[in-house]
Amino acid sequence: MSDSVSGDFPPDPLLASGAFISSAGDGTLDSSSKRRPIQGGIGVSGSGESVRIGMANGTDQVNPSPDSSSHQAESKSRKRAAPGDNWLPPGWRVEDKIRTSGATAGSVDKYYYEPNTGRKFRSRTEVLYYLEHGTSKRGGTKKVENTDFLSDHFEGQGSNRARRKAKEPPPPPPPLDFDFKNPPEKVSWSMAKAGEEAWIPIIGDVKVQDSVRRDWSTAFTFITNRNPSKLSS
DNA sequence: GCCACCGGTGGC
DNA sequence: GCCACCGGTGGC
Repeated sequence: MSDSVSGDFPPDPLLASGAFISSAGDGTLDSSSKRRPIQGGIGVSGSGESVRIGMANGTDQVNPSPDSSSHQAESKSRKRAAPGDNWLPPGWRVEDKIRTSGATAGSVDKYYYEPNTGRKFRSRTEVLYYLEHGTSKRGGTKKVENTDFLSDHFEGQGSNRARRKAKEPPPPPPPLDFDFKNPPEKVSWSMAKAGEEAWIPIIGDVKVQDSVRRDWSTAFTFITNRNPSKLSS
């Protein structure tokens, strides 16, 4: 019963091994008009900051240790739960920020950035919470209403409730509009420019809209986060 | 009011 | 002792 998510999903072509969506809507491409690219407000001149991008199965950045730490990863709640960024959904950026002053200078804080909206999170916990609820935690244990992100009705995205305040006017973030039951049967991917992450999905002869592609990315992110084990093999 | 940063605590 | 997380504060 609790497997409703994985159980309801028919085999999705997007989930086939080797096929994943690279969310090109993030900061890597400056195509996005207004993305705030991490303002280096600290005194150090760009030193001590490394940014990486989470990928599902890319190269060798995942699992740096040659050992086989397949299982026995996370069972408790905190701490050594994530040795690497394996838990990070594709497209998310990780930023290691080194403290430059104070008693804890030299300490490293990790920040996570959501690919579509650029929202910032301070911990893995916050990221997971966001992926589950589609919103940031705020106010604590107060008014916990609506968790209709992808839990119940996928196609009923009629209610476009305004979350948070009104940080971003136009871009519709969490409300996912992806028909899990009727995914496109065939999608062709065309590379716009060689050497760049600009792949354009095409169904038939029609170019898929960027917003749609973004929804795919969101759907993929959600699923991979919910069923990471399914991706193992 | 919002955001970024630092301090301090709790769990391994 | 180390590491990750979260609270709170100061600055903009």
